[in-house]
Amino acid sequence: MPTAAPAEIAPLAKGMGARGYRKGDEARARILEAALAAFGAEGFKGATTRQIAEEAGVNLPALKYYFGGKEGLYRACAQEIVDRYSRRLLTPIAGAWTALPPEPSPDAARAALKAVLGALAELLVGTREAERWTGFVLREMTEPGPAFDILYSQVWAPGVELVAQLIGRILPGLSTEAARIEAFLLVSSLTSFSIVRPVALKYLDWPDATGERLAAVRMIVDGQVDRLGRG
Amino acid sequence: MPTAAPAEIAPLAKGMGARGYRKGDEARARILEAALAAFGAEGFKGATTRQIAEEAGVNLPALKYYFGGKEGLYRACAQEIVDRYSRRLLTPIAGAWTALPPEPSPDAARAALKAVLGALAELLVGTREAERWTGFVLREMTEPGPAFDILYSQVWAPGVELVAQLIGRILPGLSTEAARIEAFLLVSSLTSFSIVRPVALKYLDWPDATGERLAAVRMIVDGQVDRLGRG
DNA sequence: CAGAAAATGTATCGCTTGATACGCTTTTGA
DNA sequence: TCAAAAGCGTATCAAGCGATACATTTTCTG
Repeated sequence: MPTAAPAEIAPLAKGMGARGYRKGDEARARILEAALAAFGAEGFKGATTRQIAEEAGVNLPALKYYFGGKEGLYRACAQEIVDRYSRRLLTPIAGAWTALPPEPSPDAARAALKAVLGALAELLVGTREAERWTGFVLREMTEPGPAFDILYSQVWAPGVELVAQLIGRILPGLSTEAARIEAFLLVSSLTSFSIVRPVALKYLDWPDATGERLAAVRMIVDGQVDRLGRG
Repeated sequence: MPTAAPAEIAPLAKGMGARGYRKGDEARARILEAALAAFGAEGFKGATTRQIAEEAGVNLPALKYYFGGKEGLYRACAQEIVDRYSRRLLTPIAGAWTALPPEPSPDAARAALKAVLGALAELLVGTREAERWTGFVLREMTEPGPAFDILYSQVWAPGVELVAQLIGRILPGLSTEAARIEAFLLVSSLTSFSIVRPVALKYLDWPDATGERLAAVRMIVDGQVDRLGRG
């Protein structure tokens, strides 16, 4: 059987050992990048496979060839987000977390929380790098689709729960529930900045959110952390 | 010319004076309600006119008959949101605002801010009434469409700016910019609750966000207001 | 109670969508 | 070197989309 279509959906990365991709993996990466932007900006239904293919510089059947179809591509995007998020945030944060003593002092926990939220603000507010996938994640959280479980359990919940844990250390008297609400509101306010960035910039009359403007946001978030126990 | 299509897009409410609608205005209202839910949940592209028509219990051409088409219906939804928002929030709030003395004391401003945020929390967190249109508004803020200007200038900006003004009264020393950032973050955290409600409930393991659970959220928001100047 | 206007219903058009059948070209490994 | 696998391009399909031409029924007015 000469030209039979590939039995498996995609060849995946097979010979990724020695030197670079196997030629087609670069196309695969381009498709993934274009899909991430398209799905993030317009949602699953809104994004079209033709638009993604053109943006990636491939033709339409390539999407089926590499990802099995539109939904497979969507799931692959979710997995890609999990991977990037883990590398960029969770891993360093987990390091800082385990570096804390088992029962850190409130002040140590306060410093750790500032560091975590600072990194989050840096990523969500200061760079546009995260815009692609915050839109993707938010959409999935708003109306759960095929990628909800993986994004919730591996991105959303761990992130908020870490903040809640730190708040719990800062305020040992606070109930777990109250700490979680506080954490939810804190993280939500930062993600909102990324999600509705154009509106935030327009409202604040900012050209961007870098430099001293990012510093202003971080200072206010730090202030909220400072005031956490001082009620 | 007997059966000519209506020259104007829609008859609108014509004989709304004496007693009730002219029969068709009820269909118009049903379509608007269905469209609000559909656009809010799935966006402009995601929602289909057939789905809206079926949900409203009318047939497809009725949408053209009453609203001129899909985009006209979308704009009508935005206008409807502005109207409801004005009635439900802006008007009472503006009343409270003008009832304040020209230079209210920080404590008076603090109480007013608590009242405003409490009403907002009540609406966004405590009821599901707002879910329909928060989704709609957020989508429009995320990727501006035909309804952006009206929603931004008549819903978003006035709401956040009111909070910023109150914060400015509470902390006279604070810069306008800092007050606006603080207000943006404060309001964003509450809107997030409405937007990603299923996720919030799942994370907090809540069946809903009413009663004492709503009270818990309000207490935390009140605490944030209380701590505003105490840094 | 006519007759016009308003409202509803039927049928269909043109277009875009995601998908895929199928053939050609390039890369790979023995 | 040379077949087989991998990658890529062309052409096309069936389904669903928004829109609308047109017939029919209902409602209001004089």
